[in-house]
This record gives sequence, structure tokens and C-alpha cells, in this order.
Amino acid sequence: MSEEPVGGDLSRLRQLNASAVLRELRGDQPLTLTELSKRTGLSRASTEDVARDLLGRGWLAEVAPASGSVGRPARRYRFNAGAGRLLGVDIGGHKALALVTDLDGKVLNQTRITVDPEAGRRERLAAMDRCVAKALAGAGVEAGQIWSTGVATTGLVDGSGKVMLSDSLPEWSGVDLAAHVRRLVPGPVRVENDCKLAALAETWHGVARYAKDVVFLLAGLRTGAGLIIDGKLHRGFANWSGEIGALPAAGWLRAPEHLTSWLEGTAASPSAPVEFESVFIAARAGDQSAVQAIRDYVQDLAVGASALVLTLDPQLVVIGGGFSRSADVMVEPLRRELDRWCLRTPEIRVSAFADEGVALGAVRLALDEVEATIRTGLRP
Amino acid sequence: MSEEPVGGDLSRLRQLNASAVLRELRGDQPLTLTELSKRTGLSRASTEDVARDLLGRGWLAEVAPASGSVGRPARRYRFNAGAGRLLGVDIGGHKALALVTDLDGKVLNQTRITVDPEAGRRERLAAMDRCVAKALAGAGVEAGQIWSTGVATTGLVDGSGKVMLSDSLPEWSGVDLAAHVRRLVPGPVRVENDCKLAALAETWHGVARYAKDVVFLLAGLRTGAGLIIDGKLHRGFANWSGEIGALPAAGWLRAPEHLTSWLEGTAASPSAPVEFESVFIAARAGDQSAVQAIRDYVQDLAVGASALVLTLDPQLVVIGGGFSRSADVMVEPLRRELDRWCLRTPEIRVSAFADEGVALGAVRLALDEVEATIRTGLRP
DNA sequence: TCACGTTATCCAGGACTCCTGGATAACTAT
DNA sequence: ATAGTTATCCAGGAGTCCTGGATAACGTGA
Repeated sequence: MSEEPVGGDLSRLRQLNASAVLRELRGDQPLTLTELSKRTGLSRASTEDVARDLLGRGWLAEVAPASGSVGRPARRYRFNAGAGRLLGVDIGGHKALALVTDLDGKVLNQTRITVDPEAGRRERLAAMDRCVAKALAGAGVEAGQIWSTGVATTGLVDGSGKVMLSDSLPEWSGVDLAAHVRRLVPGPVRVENDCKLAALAETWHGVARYAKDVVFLLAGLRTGAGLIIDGKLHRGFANWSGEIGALPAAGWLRAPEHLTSWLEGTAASPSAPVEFESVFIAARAGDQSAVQAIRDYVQDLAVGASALVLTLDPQLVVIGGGFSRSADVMVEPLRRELDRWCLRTPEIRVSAFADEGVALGAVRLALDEVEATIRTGLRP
Repeated sequence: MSEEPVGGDLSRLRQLNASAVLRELRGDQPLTLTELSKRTGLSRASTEDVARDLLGRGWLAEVAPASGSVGRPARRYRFNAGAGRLLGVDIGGHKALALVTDLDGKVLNQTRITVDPEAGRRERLAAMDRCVAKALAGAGVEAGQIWSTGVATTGLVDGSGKVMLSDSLPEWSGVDLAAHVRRLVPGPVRVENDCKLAALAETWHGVARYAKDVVFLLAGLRTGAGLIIDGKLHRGFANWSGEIGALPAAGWLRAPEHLTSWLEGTAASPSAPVEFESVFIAARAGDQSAVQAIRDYVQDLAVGASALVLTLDPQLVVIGGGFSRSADVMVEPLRRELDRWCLRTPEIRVSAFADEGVALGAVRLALDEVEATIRTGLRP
């Protein structure tokens, strides 16, 4: 139903076999032709032909042969991640973050610029531009070398890359991010919601690598979710998926207040997200009021999370977002709450990313675009 | 990620092109080679070759040429749905229902047997056997002619076709339905939950034909849901998807009580599901207490439904199950309730099936199995 | 050092599938 | 009848894959 493998020309067959070879080589260790041939099911001779082809086009690179085995040493190939460059941008409330990576997602440069949360559209876009320029310069990459770009933003994004609605950022609804970024870099530009991209990053290089169905919870000043279903990012009909927070019964809107009100009880102001650490630090030190605040928070979080879990029955729940650095104290209470509601409580893991997960997801989005073009014509 | 189109031999290319041709011919009207060639993108000559091949194997049938056009009349082909037979069985609390269909899902025989809700495992299985035998006889089909079989049951089903858990049917947990049915018919047998299959039937021949993301609500004495995501049935990691009713906040357990208590207020006993009609009839006639009972019911139903909708953002919500015959009086209240909670209320449709939807979904499950074998070798 | 086994690479030859383009067939319209 | 139109049939050629054999490169043991 979804993506019917379509037939066609003989060249189409070559394309399929070439992507099969590339897929095998996305694993980390280089492979010999014989190994490749076994994995793809192609004959050795054809594998050789395909590999020669891909090598000529720059998709593969040769690696020094392994020594120490009997027989003639085999040439070894690896995916040439350096063939192209990807750009991932996360434009949020307090910061702009840009990643320049290779085709494996290896970060060549990570640049962060702080942005005034009150900044208007013009100012925020300008900050993003500076951030991108700095990241490109830092990686020693011309804008023209960027193959594909992904952009993450809060709020709801339509298919063409416009921000439809954003309550948290001033003057942000309606901005055509894709068009704006297309002026900076060539190649395709895709825009997506930050929660969704954070989820995507987890299945790519994060803690959800081997799961097909994943619920990602963004736990921070905002609460949100991103869903991976059958290995793919689920968007929904109008890209509104995962917005369970809209249900008052879920309690996601009020959930963070348990933490902010605890902070207000202490001296620190909760304006900067860093300050939030203190609740978790206090809880870890045994402060009962902090423990209780976190418990209340998790209790509210868990109702919505349970709704997501009961709906989808995922293999895995990943906690990310601003609070995830301190999420070790959240996991157990969350598990207990989920046990209360869910028929089968999934595994719970904490994101290993700091705050670059969203931008990495944007890179993955950019890579999706590249891989789609692989399937329909191998360009370089 | 999910189903990577894999390459291979030249024969693999032929397979792909053959399935492309078959896919085009699953549309209702027969096509000429020229039309097929245009739709598949293949050259005319190759299309002819593929069609000749498929015709020889029995997958296609020739239709009398259309007259009245200029030029030489073209031969026309259609999918030969009569090449094989499928069996779909729905084994529920009150009845067993078996469908024998062709490869298009056209029903050749529909047989229903009533079963005592209190019947034990042995008795229920025996009733199912009788039902299947009668359906086969009624369709004039030998068991050996059945290519593939799907079975629907309440409760949760594991991957191998065992019922893991069923609260509603006595002695039903643990029964190995697949193994049992495999003694009746050759060919693959797959078992799945009834809500899920009802959802599948709607996307196949029901009111959800053109939607990729669908929430199906089973509204009856039991309340349940089946999810279609990206055109495919979503099962979840342990096949527990859609069980939002487990969340007390969703209110699905108590929802039908609003209707049963109204019925208890009247003379009729709510044991037989037919009696339920009376609430809806009364409501349609303007009985305010009945209208209120339905409103209360819908209000409880809508909370869980909203959770599903907010999670997935489907294009469409389909109402099926025992109450769906009378669902016209439910649609408007449901829409109003969903409007209260959802960011975007999807289209709401009522299933057009009576109670054979579940069995038809079982047939679709059987057909999935057949189509999978098409992609890896065209047998007959 | 050299033959030998092992493994990889290279090189036809053959089979299959698709494409192109032209010749032939069948039907309608004038 | 003849012209026009569309479908079918029939090579010939190109691309891709497979098989199997010849050659190359390396380690091992005599």
C-alpha cells in the first residue's frame, strides 16, 4: 500500500542493487566484495560491477586491505560519507543551533547562538543566518557543498516548509522557513517540528536505534511527543500527530508547573532552562519537597504518555528534552506510573543527546532527501 | 526503513513489473495493453510480454474487446479474481461467521452460525468448524482450493496465531487458533484481533478506501479500536495497539453502561445485541432520555477517541461495530465532542458493513499473504 | 627459495529482460 | 474500395546478471 516497489527499466534493477550495496555498507566496518556479494545475494561478478560503478561515482571509497588472512587479500570498500555535506538547523526559543555533518551524520561543526526569547521574526531569522554561516565557516565548507538541509522549529509545520502555528515564539506563525533557508544553501530544504525530529534522531544515532515503534517524549519547559511508527516518522494527515497535550485530561500543559512552582519556592528564577537542574539536584540529594515536585510532574506527564503508549504499543519510550539530562531520577517514577495505566509498559530510555538531538534529527531529515534521490538516480 | 525494495536477479525485475501490471488491473475496469503500458511506464512490447506471461499463469483473464472506437480493437485484460479462493472467519461471542471469496473479496458464500456466549472452547471451535464447512459447501469450493485464510477473534493474538488473552470468551485464552484452522484448510492461516481486522476491511472495501491514516472505532457492547497507519494495519510491539480503553480516564469501559442502563429502565433485556436498536430508535423518535443516554455514551467514547486522534492525527475516523447500524444519531454528537478536544477533527464516517466487516477484514489478511507471495514468485 | 593451497580478481560466453522501430492486421469513416 | 487509425507481431540491439574458467596475490610449509 504505502511505498510500492515499482519496476521499470533494466537500469532500475541496477539502482535497486546499488542501493542494496550501499545499505550494506552503511554498517560501520568496511566489506570485501565477497562479503557484499553474500549479503546482497548478488553474484560476485555483479557485485563487482556495481561496486566499480559506485566507486566511480564517489559513493564508495576503498580501504586498505586487511592483512593476516590466508589467500589473496581482498579489496575492501566503505561508504564514502565524505562525498557530501548535510546541514541541520534547530531554531528554538533561546538558541539557534546548526550542525554541519557528513553523510553518516558525523558532526564536522556544531555552532550555537543564543537568541533572545522575545526576539521577533526578523531578528530570529538573522540569528539563524549567522549561526549557519558560522557553522559552515567552522567546518570549512562552502554553502554550495551542502547537498541537503533540514530545519527544526517549534510549532506546526506544513508540507511546504511554512510554520503554520507557533504559540511559543513571537511573530513566528506564518514564516516560510524553507524559502528563507533556500536562500542560504542550494539543494532541498525540508522543515519539520522539533519533537518529531528529536524522535528521528533517536532512531538514527540515539538510544532507539533498533526499535521500529518508538514514542519520544520531549520533557522540558514545553512538553511534546514525536512518534516513530514502523521505522518511519509519523506525521499524520495535517502534521498534528503526537499532540496529546491538547487533551486536558493528559495534563501536559500544567505538568511543568509542578517544577516551576518548586523553583519559585526557592530563590532561583526559572527563566533560564539551566536553573531547572536545581530541582533534580535537590531531589538527588534527598530533598523531599523536590522529590514530591518531580513525582507530581511525572504523574501528569505519565497520563498523556500512557495514552500514547496504549494507542501505539511501542517497543520503547525515550525521554528527551531539557529535563533529560537529569532524567535518571524521572525514569523510575515514570515507569511506576506507566505500570499503573498501561497493559504492557515498554522499555524506557533516556536520550543520550544534550540539546543537539533536535538538530541531528534535522540532519537525518536532510539525509532522507538524499537517500530518496539515491533510489531514483545516483547523482555524483 | 520498513520494506526496502530489494534488488536481485533479472527475474526479480520481471516480478516487479508483473506486480505493477497486476496492481493496475486491480482497478475495476479492464485495460488494454496500451493503457497498461502508459500506467506502468513500461514499453508496449514489454507490457505485452508480461501480460502474456500472467495470462498463461492464470493471473489475468481476457475480456471481449470494446467496440465503437476507431482503429483496430485492442484486447482487454482484467485481473482474474476467480483464480483463487480466500476464506475469512470471524469467531465471536454470539456467532461464528465465515466468508468464502474470490481474490477481489467478492463474497461467494456467507455463513453465520449462532453460538452460545457461554460455550466453552471445544464447543466454540466445533461451531467454527461447522460454519467453515457449511460456507465451503455453500460456495461449492473444496477446502483444498482455499489459497489463504484469515481468522478474526476477540482478545489479543500473538504472532503465531495463538490467543494470548481474552476476557470476554470463556476458555479462550491460550487457544491456538491458527493450528486449529490449519487442520481445516491448506495454505497459510493468519489470526488477528477483530477490531484490527474491521479497520482493515474499511480501508479495503469500506468507507476508508482512500485514506492512509484511519482510526476505526468499534462501538458496541465492547468498545475497541483498530488503527491504520500509512495504509498498513498497525499492530504494535506486542500487538496491543489501540487499547486506549485501558486508560480509566478514557471511560471506554463504562461507556456502554449508559445505554444498558437506559434499556434496563425499559422492559427489554440487553442480552441480545439486537435489542440495542431500541435506544437509537427511541432517540430518533425524539425520546429525550434516550437522546441523553446516547449523548452520555458518546461523551465517554469521545475521550478515548480524542486520545487516539490527537496521537495519530488521522484523516478519517470510522465508526463500526454493533451500534454502527444506528450510528447516524451518533455522528453529530461525536463530532461535537471531538471538536472540544481535538486540534483538528477528522472526517467521521460510519461503516457500511453490517456485522460481516470483521470477517471481510480476515479475508483481507488472507489476501495480504497471497500478495506477499506474488512479490516473491508468481505461483499458479 | 619455491611449490602449493587459498582467496580474490578478471574475463569471456550465455541467458534474460527491456527498448526501439518497422511490418502487418483489424477495424472505422468517408 | 481506400485512407486513416490503432493494435499486434516481429526482429535487432542494448543493458544487466549469472556461470565458469583463467589469472593474480598472498601465506605456508618443505
